[in-house]
Amino acid sequence: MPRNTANPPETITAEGEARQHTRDALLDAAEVLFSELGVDGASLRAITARAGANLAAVSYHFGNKEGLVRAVFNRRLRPINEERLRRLTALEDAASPEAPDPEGVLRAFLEPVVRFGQESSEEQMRFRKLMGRTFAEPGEVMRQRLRDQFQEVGDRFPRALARAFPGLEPGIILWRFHFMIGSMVQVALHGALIAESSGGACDPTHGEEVIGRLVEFLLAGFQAPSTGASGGKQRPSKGEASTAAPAIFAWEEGF
Amino acid sequence: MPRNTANPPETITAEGEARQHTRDALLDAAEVLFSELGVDGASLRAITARAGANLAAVSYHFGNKEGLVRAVFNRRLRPINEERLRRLTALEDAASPEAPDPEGVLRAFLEPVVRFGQESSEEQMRFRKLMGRTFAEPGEVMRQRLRDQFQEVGDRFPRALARAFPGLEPGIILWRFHFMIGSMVQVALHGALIAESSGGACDPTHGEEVIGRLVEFLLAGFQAPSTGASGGKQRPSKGEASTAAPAIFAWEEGF
DNA sequence: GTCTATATGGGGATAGAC
DNA sequence: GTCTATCCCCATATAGAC
Repeated sequence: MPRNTANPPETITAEGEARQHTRDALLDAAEVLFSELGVDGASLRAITARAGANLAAVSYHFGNKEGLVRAVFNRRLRPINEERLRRLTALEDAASPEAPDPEGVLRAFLEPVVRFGQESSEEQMRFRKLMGRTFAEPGEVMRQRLRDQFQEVGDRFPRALARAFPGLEPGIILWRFHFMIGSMVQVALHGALIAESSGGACDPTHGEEVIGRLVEFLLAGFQAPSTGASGGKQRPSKGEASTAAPAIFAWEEGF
Repeated sequence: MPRNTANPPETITAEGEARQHTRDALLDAAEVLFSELGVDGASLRAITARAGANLAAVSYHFGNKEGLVRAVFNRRLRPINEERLRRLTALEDAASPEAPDPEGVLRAFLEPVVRFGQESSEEQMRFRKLMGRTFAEPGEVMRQRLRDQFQEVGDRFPRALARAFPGLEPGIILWRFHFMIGSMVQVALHGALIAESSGGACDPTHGEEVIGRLVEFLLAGFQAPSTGASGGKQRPSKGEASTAAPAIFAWEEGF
């Protein structure tokens, strides 16, 4: 298994208080540069320079660049997806045995991303951009990140949506689930652009506004009836359950 | 102005019939590799190798890599956006002085991209991925492409949407316009993923299905009423026209 | 743990022969 | 127009001193 050659203990230097080490400085610097330049665009030299660390520190702490990428994304995505699932579970438990609240499911998916962290809105924007990049980038590394971090979310949310919006086939649910992701990512990646082109009317730095606009739009979209036939081949109609979506979200490979 | 050092005439070699030259082979190869690896990820060496051309040919025909990128995108985006505007104009003329048909406006925006080309569906998918990348990538080159090719589309469509969906503030229109782009891009970039994770129920290679699913979802979203206040600062309410959106889509810089 | 120094490779660009 | 050969820069990664 990919284990680092060494495992540095958390020694305390004489400089700061809680800042445990170079390791965190590297993660922070990498996050900023990844969000601004992309993973490929951010060189280890630029990252270590910004972190005030040495080039070789990356090798020591993360093995190689891919290890650093992995660490940067995991640090953020894990708590986000954990909160998503926690909120979804709470919703389902509260409504059981009825279907969970539709708007609640959407918010459980969107809010942990959009309202990430209580820090500056600049930091929120930056993280959303990083998040968007996870979906937008094509590389093998990114696909791996998605597979690792999204398997449970990508499985349980479509299922919950299928229960919250009965009458929609699983295929339709899946289309719309991806439309939702797309809208979210677009705001994350191009939020500043939206703000600018609106002449100040739209404020993507304001988490509540983003959420509100997204939810009112997406909720209506999900509630739309689906015209059955669309030219394509008919689904083989396997199984009998209309509430359980089968084998949704493999994330395997493909593309 | 950025003009190439030489301007090669369209000589006819003895080999093929219509294939005018290396130039087209380079464009084709670049398009494939850009869509698969990203602009940064596709090296000139890989592109020229695939095109069966020499490395120096890029320099001769396009000046440098950025010139090649510019040419690849312009070749596709120009006709697409021209068709969008042609269809929008036809819609507006037909309805005048009434507002244009809402669904028609959405289709005028979406169909020229999704149903691009009558060639193989594989080619369609590839192009959609390239298209999606245009929005997803952050680089300076991409932003320039957007600015060049989208100024008119990004200006006229939000205006038309504002007329087609009266009662929505321009700011709301702009949010939703970007949500629409996001959904479209998501399908373009991750179409194969959607197909796979649906177990065959969704078929993103089928243009009509993509269009149908998008339109039924987005139309409902646009029709949703907007809850006025959302915490954010109030818009200064400049001008008087509710049908004309002001200064929409600058594409200037920012990000 | 952190640094310097370096190995190794790949990238874009171009000069100049044909 | 096309090719070969090459320049030069920048990337990742690692060895080995401190």
